Amino acid sequence: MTLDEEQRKAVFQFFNEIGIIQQLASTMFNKCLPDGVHVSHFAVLNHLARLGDGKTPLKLAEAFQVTKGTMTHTLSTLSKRRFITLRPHATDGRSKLVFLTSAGRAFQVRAVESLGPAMAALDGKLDYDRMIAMLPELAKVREVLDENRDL
Amino acid sequence: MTLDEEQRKAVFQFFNEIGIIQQLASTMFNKCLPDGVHVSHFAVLNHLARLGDGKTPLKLAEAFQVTKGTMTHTLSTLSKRRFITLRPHATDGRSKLVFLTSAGRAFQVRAVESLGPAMAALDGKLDYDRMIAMLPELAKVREVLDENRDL
DNA sequence: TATATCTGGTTTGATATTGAACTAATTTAA
DNA sequence: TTAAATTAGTTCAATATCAAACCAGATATA
Repeated sequence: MTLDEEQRKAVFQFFNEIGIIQQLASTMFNKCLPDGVHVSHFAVLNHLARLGDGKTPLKLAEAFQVTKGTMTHTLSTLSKRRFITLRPHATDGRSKLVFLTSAGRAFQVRAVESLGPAMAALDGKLDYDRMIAMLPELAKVREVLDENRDL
Repeated sequence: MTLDEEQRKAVFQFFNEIGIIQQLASTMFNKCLPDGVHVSHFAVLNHLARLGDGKTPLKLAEAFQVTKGTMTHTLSTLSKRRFITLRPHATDGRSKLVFLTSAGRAFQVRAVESLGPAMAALDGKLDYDRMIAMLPELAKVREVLDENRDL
């Protein structure tokens, strides 16, 4: 099966839509988030709060598909704000573990709340059920891209 | 209808998937594109080639949901590479029109070709039909976000 | 018409991200 | 056991992006 012109265009269009949605959503989130915290920083706090902290920087970089350097940067600003602390890894001298501070947890709660009004404004306009239904399909696309990252 | 906890999480997860797919896709495209041309620049060339040139910078900025300043930057690098030319707008002294040069058209063709191998490698792994089926739904999400940009 | 407002585009300063080079610690293998 | 290769994280230079301030031309209004 080789993709025809029609499909190629559709794939481009797919990634184009994805890119634009990402732009719009992150701009919206960035505007809502308090204290000039960037959505990519919030995402890390959120991840740690919801899925548990004590992860390594590398794990976080993989989870968000950013480079190690980017994660170093993100963690250092979160650290400067005292939202996280980095502790040495118990058994691996090269590695570190990321923990939320209580200020970090408090901020995450506050940040989620600050997104409330925007979310509420979209209520009734976005079809949540359809978005939820798309999740597995999107996850599949993400997995395929992830597995073929070295193209 | 107010969104419950379940839905809120799902919406976050939706945008999270979108963000990760965008990362992976643009990283892949950036690696494939020739001469260090960034995917965002290619996207503009592609747009002009497929939908016709002679657009204003502002129209392009709106099409890709980037700021005017970002589009100025993108166009100036495309211009430096002689892929486009900017001509004054016939009736509006403030405005400009963007045209592809023949080098720009040639590059666009070459760039599409250079994406071929990566696309081929994904062939059989990505479910194009499902992606195509998602297009209208993604477009709907994009439209809603677009209409509510001032939240 | 003259002034005020609006609009298209540029500029500026700050931040996010990348890829590549680098350091230090661990693991592998000779 | 020691040297080589791998791995976790940092640093660096370059680029993309944004928000906000700005300029000049166009439009509205008084």
